[in-house]
Amino acid sequence: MLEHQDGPLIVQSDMTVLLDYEHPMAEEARRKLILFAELVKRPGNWHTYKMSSLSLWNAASTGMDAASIIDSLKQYARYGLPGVLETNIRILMERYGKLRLEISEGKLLLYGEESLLHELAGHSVIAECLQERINGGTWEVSPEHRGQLKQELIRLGFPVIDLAGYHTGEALSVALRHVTKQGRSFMLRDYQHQAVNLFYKEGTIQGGSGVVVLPCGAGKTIVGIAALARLNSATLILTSNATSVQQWKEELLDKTTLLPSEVGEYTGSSKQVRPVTIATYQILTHRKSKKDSFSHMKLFSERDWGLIIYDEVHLLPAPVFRMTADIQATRRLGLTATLVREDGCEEDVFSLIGPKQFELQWKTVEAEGHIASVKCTEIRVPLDQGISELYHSSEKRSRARLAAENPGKVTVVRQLLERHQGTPTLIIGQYLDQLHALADSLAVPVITGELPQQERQSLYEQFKAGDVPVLAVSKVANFAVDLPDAAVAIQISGSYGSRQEEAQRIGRILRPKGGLNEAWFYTIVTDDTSETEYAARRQMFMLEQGYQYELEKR
DNA sequence: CACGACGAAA
DNA sequence: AGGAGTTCGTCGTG
Repeated sequence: MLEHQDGPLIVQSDMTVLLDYEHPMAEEARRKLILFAELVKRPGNWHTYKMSSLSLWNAASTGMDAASIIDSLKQYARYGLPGVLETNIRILMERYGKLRLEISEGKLLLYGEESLLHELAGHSVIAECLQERINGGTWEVSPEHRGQLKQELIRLGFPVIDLAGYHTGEALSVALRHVTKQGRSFMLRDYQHQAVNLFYKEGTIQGGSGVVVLPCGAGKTIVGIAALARLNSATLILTSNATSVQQWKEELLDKTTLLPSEVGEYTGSSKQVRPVTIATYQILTHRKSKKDSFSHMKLFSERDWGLIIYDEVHLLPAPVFRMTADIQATRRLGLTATLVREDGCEEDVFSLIGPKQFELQWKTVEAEGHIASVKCTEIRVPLDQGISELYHSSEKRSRARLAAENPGKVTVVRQLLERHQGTPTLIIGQYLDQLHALADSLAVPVITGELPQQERQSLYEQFKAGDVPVLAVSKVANFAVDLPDAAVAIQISGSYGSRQEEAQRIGRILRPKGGLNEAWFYTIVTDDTSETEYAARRQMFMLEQGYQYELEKR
């Protein structure tokens, strides 16, 4: 492999990699890097990536090996690789595949090297899951502990390849339509087809559980529906909110041969359990009080599901993980646009739902024209003298709010609205006071949680029709699936350092536009305050996806 | 019974 | 660490 003395990467022994973003080869290096490392910091033009056991195992699960990772690093490393790092990568990558779960003669067996198994069995949590030592390299596992075992082993640093297979579940005859109910012709896109194939892994026992990562608007629902049609079995679909439940149902009826009587909604208002059932995470985790049990979890066993689809798997709540640990013999498909969680439960997604099976970079979908190309800009606004003094004399928590609600942001918003006059624009903010004040001074309607659904709908309609060109929205924008698409989004404040929120808000303007297929995202941040740090953290996921934020100062 | 309002939960 | 939002279930009203 060719080595460049002046490459864009500085590779350090603590598993971090610095990427010089100004370097001419930065882009191609980044494309390689994101396959096995995660962006953690971005001070100036140096982006800090970090390899973790999880980022390496996700890479391993999609077929990479230690050699190809080391080659990629060597190819772009400015000063070569520290020897200890090479060894670390090899050790971690070799761990993927050292332990296997398989079924033999009706018994669930854990295979591995004798010394390793001996050591692991010494941990009480592991011992609990193991039944009997068959021989040095084989232990019998109690089937009900299949999930817990995988979860505990990954915590100890040893991922398990689960080849124990799945039960088929109740049969259900379903096919994709070539012409939808609405009369449009319908075909899976290449990447959707590929995603289903990689999830299912025809002819092997390895497929059948894992996560598919596709950007907003790239048709995750279609991937789920195609998986369902491939498996032809009763399916439970879990998703984040009621609107999304309806959308799944509409898509299922529109694009498959399923009959309305075969698709059920399991929500607060209706509790249908049908061959295909769609439920919210909320109802599964709902309890009257803290000491009650999760009575709706019985939905998992109410029917013989052959497939469970976890939509928005990055939002999956902890109690559902616990249930999922118990149903490891059921096929599981996780869908998400951002596999980052803000609660650090990525390991549980990996061990209980499954490893990442397919990921499409946002920029790839953009290049194919399926989503708009977004120009991101961070605009720094100074804090007025008076407020600045107040800021410096305040407690840390009131500071964040002072910076976020900087009245100087209004002028910038006004300028941006002029710049993009005639283009549908969303103004998105975190604080109701701020939104109302801004909307008043700009004479723009506001949508917050207080506004009744009917009035929201009516504003959405007017926005779609172009009668209302600018709409101010609160955090409802994070959840509302039916919020119309826009071409410009102006973020005036957001919740701390949430990478997901940033991605979601940008997702609002991704739907393909005619013509140049362009969209604009502006994030307005108060200069010289902690808000700049939060803004930087928020941008991490988008930067990882290859987006760049231009910086404007006022 | 259909609905809207309200409090609790995560 | 905190603000805002959603959902579920219950209870009251027409």
